[in-house]
Amino acid sequence: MFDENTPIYLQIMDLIKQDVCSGRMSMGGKLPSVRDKAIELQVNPNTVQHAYQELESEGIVFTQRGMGTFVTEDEGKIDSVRSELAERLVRQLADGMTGLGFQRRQILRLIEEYFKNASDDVGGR
Amino acid sequence: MFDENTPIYLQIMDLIKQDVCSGRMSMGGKLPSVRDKAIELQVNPNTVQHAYQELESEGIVFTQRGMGTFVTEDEGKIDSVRSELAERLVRQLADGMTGLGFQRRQILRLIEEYFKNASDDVGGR
DNA sequence: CATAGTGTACTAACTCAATAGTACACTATC
DNA sequence: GATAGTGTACTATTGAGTTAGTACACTATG
Repeated sequence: MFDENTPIYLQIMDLIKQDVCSGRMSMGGKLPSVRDKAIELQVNPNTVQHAYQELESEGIVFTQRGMGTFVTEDEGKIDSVRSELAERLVRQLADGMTGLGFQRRQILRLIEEYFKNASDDVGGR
Repeated sequence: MFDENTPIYLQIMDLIKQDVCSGRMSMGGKLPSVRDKAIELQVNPNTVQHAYQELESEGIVFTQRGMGTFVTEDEGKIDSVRSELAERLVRQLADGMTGLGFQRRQILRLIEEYFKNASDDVGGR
């Protein structure tokens, strides 16, 4: 389930950021409890707590003792998180592919191909 | 220099794979000694050795005791490594961006923009 | 008030990555 | 033969991440 070469708590943070940025988790919405999320992800509660705490220190969620953890209502914050993650993904791809010796046209073509195959798998257009 | 959230030896492996796949390091060519590479990367020799050993177990390099470590001369091997790395990069981008809620057109546009800005930085066309 | 669900704190143990330092075996070259 | 450069092996230490288990404080609800 998780990439074994990067800390799990960081991967959990990314998953939640994706849920927030994509709208799958709404602004002000309640996150699963630390214990429930741990069961869902097959992981130790402490690891989830670590992720939640880091997310709070980044201002993406906030907690109310005894009640739970909630998604921030600061839309600007969410926008900036989305930009950061997208930036990182694009940079990783561009730098990595360039390092491998691919040309820009090839890179774009490979991505289009990937999408094409992905839609076949799902039965899309 | 290195991403602090993934093992350094894995990142060194990727750097060398890129050098091999891009042709910056030629087939059969000699890699820097463990000690020299450690100095170049500002890292402990043991860490470089770890990377070299893993690369050898993957068949990307081979060693001759007392002489050094050399790039494989198996071109098919190099081709498959290039494919694996490219696959991984494209999948990471596509899955990550999709998870963030981006549409395919947006993704391709963002990459083109990134390249455009990159060429501005280098003064390219 | 009692209870259940929540975040939070703490200790302990284990593994892996990385560093430091030393030493040995092999090869090529002078 | 001596030397320098190479891979290799080994021990020891440090730190981070993860798990396990327990316990406490707060909130809402009955």
